[in-house]
Amino acid sequence: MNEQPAVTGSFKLILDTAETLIGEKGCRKTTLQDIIDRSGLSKGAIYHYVSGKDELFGLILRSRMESMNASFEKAVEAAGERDAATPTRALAEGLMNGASKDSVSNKIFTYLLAQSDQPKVTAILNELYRHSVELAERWIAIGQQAGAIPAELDAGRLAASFIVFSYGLRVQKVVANESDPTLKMEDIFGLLFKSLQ
Amino acid sequence: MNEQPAVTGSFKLILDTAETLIGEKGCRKTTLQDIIDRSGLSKGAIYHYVSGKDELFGLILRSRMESMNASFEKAVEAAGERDAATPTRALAEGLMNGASKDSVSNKIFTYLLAQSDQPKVTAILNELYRHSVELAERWIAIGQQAGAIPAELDAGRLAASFIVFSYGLRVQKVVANESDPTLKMEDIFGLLFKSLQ
Amino acid sequence: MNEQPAVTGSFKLILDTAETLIGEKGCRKTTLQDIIDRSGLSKGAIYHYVSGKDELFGLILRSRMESMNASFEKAVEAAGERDAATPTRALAEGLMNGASKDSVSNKIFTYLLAQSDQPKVTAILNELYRHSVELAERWIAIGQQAGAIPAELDAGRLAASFIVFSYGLRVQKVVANESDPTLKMEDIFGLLFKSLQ
Amino acid sequence: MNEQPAVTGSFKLILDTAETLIGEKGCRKTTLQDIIDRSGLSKGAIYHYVSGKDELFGLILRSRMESMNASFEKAVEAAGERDAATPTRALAEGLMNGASKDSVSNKIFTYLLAQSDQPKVTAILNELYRHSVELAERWIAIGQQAGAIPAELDAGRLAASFIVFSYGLRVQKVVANESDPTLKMEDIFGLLFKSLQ
DNA sequence: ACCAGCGGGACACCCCGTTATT
DNA sequence: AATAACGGGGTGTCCCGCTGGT
Repeated sequence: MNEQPAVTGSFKLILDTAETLIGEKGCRKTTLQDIIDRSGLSKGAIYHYVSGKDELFGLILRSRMESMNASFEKAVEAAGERDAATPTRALAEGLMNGASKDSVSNKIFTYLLAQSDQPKVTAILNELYRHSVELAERWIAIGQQAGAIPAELDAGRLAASFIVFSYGLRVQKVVANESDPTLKMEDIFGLLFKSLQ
Repeated sequence: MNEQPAVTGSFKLILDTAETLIGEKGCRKTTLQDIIDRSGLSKGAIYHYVSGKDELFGLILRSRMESMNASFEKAVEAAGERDAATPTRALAEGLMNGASKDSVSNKIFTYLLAQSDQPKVTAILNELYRHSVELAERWIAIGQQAGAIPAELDAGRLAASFIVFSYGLRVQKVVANESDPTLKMEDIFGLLFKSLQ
Repeated sequence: MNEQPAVTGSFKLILDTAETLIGEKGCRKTTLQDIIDRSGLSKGAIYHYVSGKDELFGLILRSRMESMNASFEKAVEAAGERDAATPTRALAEGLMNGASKDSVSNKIFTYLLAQSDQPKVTAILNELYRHSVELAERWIAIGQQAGAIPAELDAGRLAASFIVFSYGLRVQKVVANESDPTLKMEDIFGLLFKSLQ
Repeated sequence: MNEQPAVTGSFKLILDTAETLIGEKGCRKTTLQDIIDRSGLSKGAIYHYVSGKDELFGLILRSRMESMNASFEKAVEAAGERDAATPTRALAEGLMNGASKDSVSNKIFTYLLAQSDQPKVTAILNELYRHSVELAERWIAIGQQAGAIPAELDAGRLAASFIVFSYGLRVQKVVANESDPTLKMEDIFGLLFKSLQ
């Protein structure tokens, strides 16, 4: 059932090393040489598994998204039947978490954004985007069944709006410095909720 | 009345050349050598005016923002008294335009985003962010005076929300491919309009 | 009577700024831009007074040598009649002082040494060399008159030997690290004295 | 038995090309581009073997020192038993040869001296210094065994003095022009011989 | 399949010196 | 006397392709 090849051995070492390094010094400053030095592997080994830096980073982002989604989904389902407001809240919280400034995911995301002229990167980003929208749609559907979200709304459009907002927040975390007044959870909630009525 | 120094001569040539090249091949692929070849200037000349590629691109982005703002303001003011809905519509249109996928502004924006680990770039982005928010506040104020936007709303928070949303749209334009169902003008207009009531 | 032009105003500012910077970061790392930034002058101003970085550094070295010599000479003359051994001791001490590792003079000296393929630099160094040998000869002559140095020795050859030694010490200060056992004053004294008998 | 890795192929080509070029145009004027053009290799190849110009030059200097030492040692040993004065003469001749103005070694030496603010260069020079002193000690020991040098002298101090003197001669070769009266072989020989008694 | 190292070339940035101008 | 504009060369870093070994 596993469509992804098992990630083990040297390959996993490469991925983990790169992830650690990105957390330490950012995508740009993480060079292949750094990964080589830290992992003890050679350049040839890396290029045996991935086609280049972009793909390597893309793979890390994808695996992070997947594990993030898995835990999210679990949380939403677990709370689903008991509390009608929870899905919406989980949605909003997920939005904020994903936007965390220092997160490795966000670093990779912004990095790949800048490489989107390369078709390979575009494909990765696109897949990620579609995945996110699908997920949001399922969340919204759960919310609608639970009565927390008006059933007459178009789940697809709403999901797209959510994702757009989450991207916006990611970016804002990067471009706004700490002293700037940041958007509060209530602001987003309010905007979304009003627009939903 | 102009607080910015006049941009003329070689400096303007550098800026314009870079802008054209970015439009043709993107930020990454636009090298200093390209700018040198196309403009006929030398490496020294470029570094006399800007401190590096990042600053150069940042300056282009800023000037584009400013000219966009100027035309906006004019449009909004011209329509202000006659039609209450127009400022909101202008806002929505501006959001869409700024997010246009191939626009040079968007390319530069995503490029700089990926370099935000460098303090210099962070400073540029931060200034740009603050500028944008200020600008949005002024638009909203105009809208409030014209009666199109409820006066009791907090212009600051609203402006921040708009900007976040516009960032999100920018990103979405990059990560979603053409076949994906994108947000329509009506969606944004609706979102804004409803959220303003 | 002053054969050197008075060094005042902007010129002196340039010289002093450069000297300070060399003390702080060394010759190589002291760029013209640093001097420009710190002094507030422009590149043109610097090139109005000196023909380039090398000449600038050469001029600083020369002026430092001159002031060093002046104070030396005074000390030697003052002590000349009273104590027969003093001139020789002053000579040896001067040797050691001139070789002080962090001294700006030594930094400039080694810097210019590396540029000696340029005729202009060679001329500066050569003048400096001749000046040093002359000075040493006069010291030795004083020492011979005072009876501290055997009168039958060739003052010229002896002076050359002294200078060679002082150069060697300068170099040694640079290439030997602190933990290495350094030459003691007595060693040099001993070598020179034995060779003089 | 060789503790140093064998220097062959491209690496040797780089070293030899650089050495030739230094002989032709000096250290400063020998650019990486020159080495690239002459050797037919690329920048990447060069930086694969050495970490930069300084290390490259340092390696050349070291290898020259080593081959110089080898031939020296042979000469000293060969003459050791027959002639008591020969080791001293060999020492003096070595001093003069090493100080030869146009020698590649001297060019590199003065070049590195000027870069001694960089720790990497300091390390190279320091190692070279220690190496030289050790060598001189061994020469002196041989001389003492052969009876040419009084056995009661401290070989360490004497060696340091010799090295300092040889540095001084190197510098003098650079700073004194040809018309200046230079130290003659007899002067040096005399100085050494007298100081040894 | 997995790994290692050599080598190529593009690129950004820095820095010195010259020229036009006032 | 002093400035700003400009030219161009040099270094080091980086990503990646290629060949050969295990």
